[in-house]
Amino acid sequence: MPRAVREQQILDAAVRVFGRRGYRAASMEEIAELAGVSKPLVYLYLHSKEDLFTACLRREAAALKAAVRAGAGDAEPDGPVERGLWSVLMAFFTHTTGNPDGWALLHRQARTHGEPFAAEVATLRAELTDHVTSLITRASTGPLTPRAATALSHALVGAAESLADWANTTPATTPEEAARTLLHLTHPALSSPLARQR
Amino acid sequence: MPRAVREQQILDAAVRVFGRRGYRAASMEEIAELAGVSKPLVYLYLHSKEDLFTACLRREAAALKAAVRAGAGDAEPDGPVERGLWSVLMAFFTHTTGNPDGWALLHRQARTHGEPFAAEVATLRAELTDHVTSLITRASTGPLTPRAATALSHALVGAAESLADWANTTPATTPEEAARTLLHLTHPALSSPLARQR
Amino acid sequence: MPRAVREQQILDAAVRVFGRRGYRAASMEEIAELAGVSKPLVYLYLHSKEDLFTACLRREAAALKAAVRAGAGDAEPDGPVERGLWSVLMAFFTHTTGNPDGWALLHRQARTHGEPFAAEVATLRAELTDHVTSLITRASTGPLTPRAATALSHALVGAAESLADWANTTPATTPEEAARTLLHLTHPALSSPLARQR
Amino acid sequence: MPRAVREQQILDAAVRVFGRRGYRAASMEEIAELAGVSKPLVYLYLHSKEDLFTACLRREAAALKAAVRAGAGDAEPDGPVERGLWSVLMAFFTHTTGNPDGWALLHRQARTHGEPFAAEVATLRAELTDHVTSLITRASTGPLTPRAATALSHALVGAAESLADWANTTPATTPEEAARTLLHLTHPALSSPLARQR
DNA sequence: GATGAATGAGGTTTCATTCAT
DNA sequence: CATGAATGAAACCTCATTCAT
Repeated sequence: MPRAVREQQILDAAVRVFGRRGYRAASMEEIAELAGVSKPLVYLYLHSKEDLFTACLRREAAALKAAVRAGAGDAEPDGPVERGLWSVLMAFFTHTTGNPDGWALLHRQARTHGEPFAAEVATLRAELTDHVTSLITRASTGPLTPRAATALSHALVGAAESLADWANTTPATTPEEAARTLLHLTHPALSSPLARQR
Repeated sequence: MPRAVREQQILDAAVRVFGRRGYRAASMEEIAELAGVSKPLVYLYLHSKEDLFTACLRREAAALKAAVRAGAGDAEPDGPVERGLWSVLMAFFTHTTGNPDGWALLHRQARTHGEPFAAEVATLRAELTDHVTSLITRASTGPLTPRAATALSHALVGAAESLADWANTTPATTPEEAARTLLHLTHPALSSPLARQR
Repeated sequence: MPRAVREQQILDAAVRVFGRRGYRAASMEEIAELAGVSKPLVYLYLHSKEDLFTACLRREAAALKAAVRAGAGDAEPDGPVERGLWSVLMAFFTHTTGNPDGWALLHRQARTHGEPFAAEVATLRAELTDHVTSLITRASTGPLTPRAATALSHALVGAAESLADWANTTPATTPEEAARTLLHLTHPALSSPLARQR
Repeated sequence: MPRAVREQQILDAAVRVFGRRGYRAASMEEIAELAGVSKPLVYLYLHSKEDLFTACLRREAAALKAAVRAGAGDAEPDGPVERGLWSVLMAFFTHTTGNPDGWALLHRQARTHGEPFAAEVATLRAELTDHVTSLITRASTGPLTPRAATALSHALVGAAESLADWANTTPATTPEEAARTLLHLTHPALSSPLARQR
């Protein structure tokens, strides 16, 4: 079996085990077993536990970004802001719902376990909040100080993350519902008199 | 030195170490050292690593709940809903800001490390979201289905958590700013036409 | 059992195993077993394989130096040079013969295995050759360039090392015989016309 | 490329790696890489790590012996003993200086690593000391008991080894200097009254 | 009540070695 | 003839946990 395929199998297993157990509690043994290969092979291809975790992180971050970008591309660029927002949110929740282990890895594990990884995922989150900051600045009907926009985007990203978790742990929850809820929260805030005041 | 005092010293140390390192990476050795006692004493008083972690969780959860309850009590019960919300948010952010290790323990560590603890903290979170659900149901100017209220409260709790993290890691951020941001997000959503539709 | 005693037991075992197997081939398991303790205890007291090896080296080097110094002290300081030399050689060979594993460690293993240790033992050997250099410079009846003295002392130290090995591996060989042989080699060289030429 | 050539390439690499790292620390991987061939080929030609090491040993021992023999052959057989000794020493030091890895392999590595190899190199050393024993017995101006001759030859071989190491690690040292030093040591000892006594 | 001494179990990592192609 | 793919075995090291004092 060619190397590239085996590598993906190993990464699949690693994302799952890391996502569920956490970095420290995950054992290379379990990952290898789940991947159906021997431990030395994991080391041959991915060098160390740290490298393996980083590789998982990068793959999942790239996948999430690609999914969101694809979602953004689906909406026509000149349409109303709300439609664009909707597409992005749907893409996000669809991806996190369909890939719960990857999402747990990015959202929960990577931020929890010390420095080698926090930076990796902080970049992703910064990209996200920056993007949201610029979105809401454009969408706001009233003036919004940069600081307030930053704070607001942190709140919104947190809300999205929480909804993603909720959708992943509550039965019969659809990406649509999560997206609708977040839109419900976002839209009026941006056009409210309160927003205009600041 | 009486036992109760020693126990609190140990819990203080444990909250700090668990909060920074995570459950697995934290060592009983380090906790005992930081608490200034010997390892066997830790075991005598708190039985096992798992028990110790659970004890930390319970203490921090109780402290957070007490702080929020006290905040809610400060506002006169018959005043406007907004004032009550403001008091609660201020109490919440003031507590998390003043006790970052405890907050990290509850928000990040407890949820990342497998089953023994997730349940413990899920209870806390459920109490919180239930409380928020009833708050927003009462505050909403339009009808709100229970399901929508639940979803919304998950989003809001996530936003609060994210803001608490943001306040803890960004210099010159005050509890007021976090509370204001969240209120900014909450208030218009509850009185907007969108909310009324549902 | 007190810590200091256990430490010596472990060092005894380690000197023996390292001396016979070499650094890499020696296993902490075997050392612990021979010392009659568990592996973790070895690590608790001596921290790592490298540290353990270094501790062995230092102990054996100190013992050898002490033995030689004591031998040198036995001869009256104003007596003939030959008597002093004889005492030192006897002390040296008596020590190496009585402590073959320690000698193997210093002479063979430490110099063979890379940088962390080579320096440690190079110091010892440098002390030795320097000492010998000054000895033969004083003892020589004719002039001796410093360079020639250095070369000569390297040859003599090598001869001593080889004789120590020979005495350790050949039955019925006494320290006296080794010392006599080396003296036989040294003495005439220092007073010969050849030496005088240089 | 014919097998014999490939084999020599592998042995070259192995001598270098074994000589520098030691038997245990050397990895078949590194040897194969340095030789520019794949690992399975190394196994196909040389069967195992142990066999490979032994093959290196034998090749280097043969080379050293051949060099010394050639040196001995250069001197006219009926000339003075000193000239013969000089030729042999020059040949020895020239070879060890020109082939430091091979020398390290024979002198340091082979003797440090346990039984399979010690015997191999002990034979070489025995041949050497026997040769030296007969040389000095013939060269001695006085009577020399066989036992004393043996002891003396061990000392001389050790001196030679030490000088070879010294020449290999000290800059600006020539084979001539090493040979001269050893001769300086040997010659007077053989004709001194002390030697005559025994 | 408190601790110095000790260990069983398990984790990451490496390496010599072998097939199937 | 040559190699990419793969592994069994064993090494170093750590940690939660327990006695005897």
